[in-house]
Amino acid sequence: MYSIGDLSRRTQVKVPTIRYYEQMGLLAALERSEGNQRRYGRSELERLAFIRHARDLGFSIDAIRALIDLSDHKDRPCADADRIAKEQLAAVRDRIARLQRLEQELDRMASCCSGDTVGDCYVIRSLADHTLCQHEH
Amino acid sequence: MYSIGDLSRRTQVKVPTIRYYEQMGLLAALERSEGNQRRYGRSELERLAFIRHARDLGFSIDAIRALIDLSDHKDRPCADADRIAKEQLAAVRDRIARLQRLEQELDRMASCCSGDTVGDCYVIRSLADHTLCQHEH
DNA sequence: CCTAGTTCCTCTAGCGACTAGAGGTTCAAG
DNA sequence: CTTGAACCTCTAGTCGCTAGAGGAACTAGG
Repeated sequence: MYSIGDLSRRTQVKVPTIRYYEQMGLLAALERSEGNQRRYGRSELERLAFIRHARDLGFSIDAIRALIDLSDHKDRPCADADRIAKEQLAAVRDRIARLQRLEQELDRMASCCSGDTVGDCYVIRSLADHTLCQHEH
Repeated sequence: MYSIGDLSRRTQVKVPTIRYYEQMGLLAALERSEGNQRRYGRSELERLAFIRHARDLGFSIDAIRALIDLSDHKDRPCADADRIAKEQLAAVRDRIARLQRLEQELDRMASCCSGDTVGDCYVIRSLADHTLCQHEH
């Protein structure tokens, strides 16, 4: 039996966050102590590790709820889990592509600045004037 | 003189967002019509374009406030603007690096799944078991 | 000049995924 | 048995918007 603090230490998930996940329906303490404190077993620990891992990979709470639901039904086809993972992969790739365009723009901005004062600072000028950009964003 | 709707159309910033920027102290309408509606001039239009552009590049409202403050003082050294841009560039690069690690992980996850049911689905298994990962995240 | 329809006003509340704090209770070690 | 850490619930705040209510003011056509 683990307390909420034990779970927190073992998974690196903060205590209020664990309670938040409970509220969101991802993880419930099956038992309470006599004094109403949450008590968790092995399977809750594992589930929290699963949640933590999925959050680290950028899955939303909703997506995680769906994945948990799937993992509770070991006999179902795993096409749904595949789809969720692929959607997440596509979203991540999209974010990377957009960030890389920003990176170029910012890099140019920060490195081209040769002025001494704000009046001829390239950073300020390029923010004011979109036509100095090389891409749309 | 532009109405808030004119500004919105010209900058592609939604009307409530313009009001939000006003609340945040980024952009104020200097005048109002007799019926209390916001009226903007050229310089507000330009400033909103500046804000929009900076937001597109991922600058926070706070950073933009600082940049606007700088651009209002054309005689000051532009080292501060440089610093803000470089910080933003570093943050973007960091996010890209982390997303790329996630991408690899998700890709492996989604492509390695050869099982038919959730019970042996690689997606579910690798979420449950961190040791299947190749990186820390 | 009147009316209809659009745009505008302020104010409040909601989103996602937490985080922080108040005010009080329970647990575990010494 | 006492002390101090950990726990409880509840509310409110974070960021950058977005949505909606309820009402006032514009603008174009008749």
